[in-house]
Amino acid sequence: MKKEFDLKMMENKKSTVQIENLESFNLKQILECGQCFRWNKQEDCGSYGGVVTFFVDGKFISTFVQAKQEGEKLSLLSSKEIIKSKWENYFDLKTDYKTIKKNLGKNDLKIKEAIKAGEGIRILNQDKWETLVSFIISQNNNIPRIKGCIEALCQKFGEPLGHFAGTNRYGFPSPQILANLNVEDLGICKLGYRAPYIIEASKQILDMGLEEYYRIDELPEEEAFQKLTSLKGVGPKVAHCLLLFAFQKRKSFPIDVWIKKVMKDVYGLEEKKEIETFAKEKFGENGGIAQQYLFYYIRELERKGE
DNA sequence: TTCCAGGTGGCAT
DNA sequence: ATGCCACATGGA
Repeated sequence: MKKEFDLKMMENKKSTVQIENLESFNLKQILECGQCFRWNKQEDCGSYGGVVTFFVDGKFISTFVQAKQEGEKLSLLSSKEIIKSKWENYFDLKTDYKTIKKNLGKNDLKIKEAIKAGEGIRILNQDKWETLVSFIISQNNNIPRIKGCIEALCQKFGEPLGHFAGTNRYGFPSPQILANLNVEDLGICKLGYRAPYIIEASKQILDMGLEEYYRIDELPEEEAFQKLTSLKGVGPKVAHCLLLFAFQKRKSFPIDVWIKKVMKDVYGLEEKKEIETFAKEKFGENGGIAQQYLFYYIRELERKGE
């Protein structure tokens, strides 16, 4: 029958990847620690569905992917063919988190406590363009609403990928598309005052050249930071999130309201300057990873506490 | 009603 | 260089 044939075609288009011997890996913690916005827990419970963007040879590839962890095994079922090494890089599997955790906790009992709460966190290596727009949206905003805004943006302006796991899925809109919108076009996405920032930043990226933007991680960190903060809607906090989550600068220590809170509660530090100095001296090269443990820790505490 | 959320731009000192 | 403050939106 025709229907079966279509289904079969769909099956053929999917690709599966299995990754074994996971270490310091908790899918739930990784996807729910606030670093990414396009993953959601599936109805079947236990598995997660998301749309992931890869930038390959100057082009964007978006794939719907269903992920499930069983013990030390991760299964990935994606709508497009993505080779295993891409997923290994996305989930940062080449990094030795066990050693990093040991070193961070060496002379600090407090961070040890935070690490215990999120011991399976890994920093994803996310697409630089998608992360830029996502974190511009994140400013003075909360995570559920950020996710809603991004989803609306993709539904309205992203490439349709097909119907998977009960929902129509869409890729992340390209800089070309967003640069040519006006504020009214974006009204449906409820971005508020951030809408013009996104349009302006998109134009800046096109002016700079996508390839050059993607090469920012090759610059010395201070220069990279300057270049990112020159983009509209990107201040120090968003720039640090970009460096950490997309440009693989694990030293980068974003300071938001949650980090301010946890640094005050745990270490008694209130001023941003103090926090920065402390993070540099205490956590060093892996400040950003420590930051994620702290971020997750304080949010878990607040969630349970009330 | 007021406060808050992965802050920043613009303006006045 | 630093210190305010307005800025949409929706949930608590």
